[in-house]
Amino acid sequence: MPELPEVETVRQQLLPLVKDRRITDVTVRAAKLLQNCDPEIFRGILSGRSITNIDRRGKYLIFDCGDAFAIFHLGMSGIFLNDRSRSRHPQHIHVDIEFDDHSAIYFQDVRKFGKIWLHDAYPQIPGLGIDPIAETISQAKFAELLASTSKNIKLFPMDQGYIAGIGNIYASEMLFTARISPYRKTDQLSPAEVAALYREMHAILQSAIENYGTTYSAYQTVDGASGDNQNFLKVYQLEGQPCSNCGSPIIKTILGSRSTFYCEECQA
DNA sequence: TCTGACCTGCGA
DNA sequence: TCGCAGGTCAGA
Repeated sequence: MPELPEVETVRQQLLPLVKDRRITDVTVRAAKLLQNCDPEIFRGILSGRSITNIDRRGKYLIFDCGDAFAIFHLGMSGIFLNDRSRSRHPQHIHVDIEFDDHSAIYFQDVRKFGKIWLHDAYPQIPGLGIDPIAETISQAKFAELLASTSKNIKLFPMDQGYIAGIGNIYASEMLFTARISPYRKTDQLSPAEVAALYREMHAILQSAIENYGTTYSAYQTVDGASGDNQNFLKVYQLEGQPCSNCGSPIIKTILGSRSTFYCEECQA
């Protein structure tokens, strides 16, 4: 759900709303979201501070308050809204952050899989691989990562320890446009296939960011709108529909306990 | 390396 | 009423 393009869209939309605004109050109604402090400490540390920047690493958003850093992971259904009235599920708004100009942002998470941390220094998120948009990964390094393991290629980009930010939707999509079967193993790809996957990973993510992310169920942009990228998907959730390339029906299978969509004819 | 639990809305 | 959706992590 919120994968790299959705989280990056949220970051870009949220930043002008909060940058250099002073936080006057923070309310956390679901304490289980907080991983390393309780709601009162979270409120006490952030109140009075200003958000100077929002960074993103993989699917994590990092609110930079100078000498305090709030890290949000949106889980599967987390969204930020700039107006409570835009919420389809107001009972699931778990965090309010209010500012000195009387504006506010709201964190909603229906399934409560989101997580929040508070740090006093810029956080190094443990076990997080390379973010292909925020950082530069060379094709040689990408090939090296692929060769270093022998896992199923569908599961490789979803493993945040290798590539940070990709989830189930974009893993299926990039394998389709790179024409690689989801059943192939990482260390058995030809150099041409590695090059195609490297190219398509960047192209798919960049294009999804330009389309404000994919709204399939829960994801909404900060102003409550849907993303556009679901209109450009080639295989995800298109089981039985004709492949845009060859007309064969799109196949759905389960890999790593996750739905996987592909074209048997186009993906070898 | 793989599987299931967490969680809740939604559609069949 | 029940199964599915999926990001992450603990446990097998």
